[in-house]
Amino acid sequence: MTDAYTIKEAAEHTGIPEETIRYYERIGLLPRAERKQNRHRVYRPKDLETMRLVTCLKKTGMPLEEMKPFLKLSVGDDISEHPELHDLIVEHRAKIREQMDSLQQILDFIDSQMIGTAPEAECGLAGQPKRFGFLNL
Amino acid sequence: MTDAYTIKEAAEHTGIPEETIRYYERIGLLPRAERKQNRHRVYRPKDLETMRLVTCLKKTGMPLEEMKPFLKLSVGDDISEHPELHDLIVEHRAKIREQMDSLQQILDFIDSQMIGTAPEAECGLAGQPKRFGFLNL
DNA sequence: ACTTGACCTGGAGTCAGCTCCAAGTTGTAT
DNA sequence: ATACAACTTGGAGCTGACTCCAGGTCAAGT
Repeated sequence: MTDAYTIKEAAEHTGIPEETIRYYERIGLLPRAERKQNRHRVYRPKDLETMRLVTCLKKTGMPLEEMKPFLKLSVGDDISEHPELHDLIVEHRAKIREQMDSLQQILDFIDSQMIGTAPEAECGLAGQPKRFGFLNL
Repeated sequence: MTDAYTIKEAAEHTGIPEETIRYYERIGLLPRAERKQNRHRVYRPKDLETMRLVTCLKKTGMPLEEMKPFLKLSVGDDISEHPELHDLIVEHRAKIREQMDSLQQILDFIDSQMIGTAPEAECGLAGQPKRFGFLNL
């Protein structure tokens, strides 16, 4: 067979611990993995990609439950045939943008306090600019 | 007294629910609040700022425990007198930069799949570029 | 006097996301 | 034959961050 990985190898390649991979299968985030005669899990390259996608989405703060619809689409599926997913991803894209804005504001804030060069930052809070005095240098 | 807020008002101004404010006090994230004769909590503007700082740091993914050293410094303290905190914040700044990079890569990836204009993205994973086919448009 | 509403305390429950464990099976090395 | 390592299952336990009581206090309004 082409490229088969044990769970250990899958863990090494994806950085996701074995236990966690099994957990993901248990909660139905990942599909039930193929098994060998001895019931051991076998993973294919596309499975590793799916796992990497999980890692990827997790970085953006997406909860595991929300990932399920995306992961159910098999590799190669055309998203345009799934308008509801298209909407979901557009929605998630907006969240990521917001997150980045927050982070940028905080960076600006830190820099303005620590180096005194960045523009005014208010930590993304509405209302009059507030500075957290303890950071003054 | 100048500007005193009830817990309810504090909650309204900061967006943090009352229960959560009490919880933060319980776990020692926020200092024990001033009380009135009737034991009700009283909050001052500086307390609201501290709460806003919590919200702010939370947005960057900092766990509550890690915030404590920062919050213990009272408003107006000079961070240069606390080199260990300076280091912590520089460290956290680096984490935020990483987070932003991850998010940017994912945005690029989404956009490249959904609009077909953005540069190549690999979801920040080492190794050979992989694309998650289901997003093809 | 009594109700109402905002607050208090301490403790229990919840949820996500793991993480660990015990007991069992299988395949390989000595 | 026997030990060992790598896996399996199902279930329990854990951490972080809340969230929800139950039962009590207090001040103001009718």
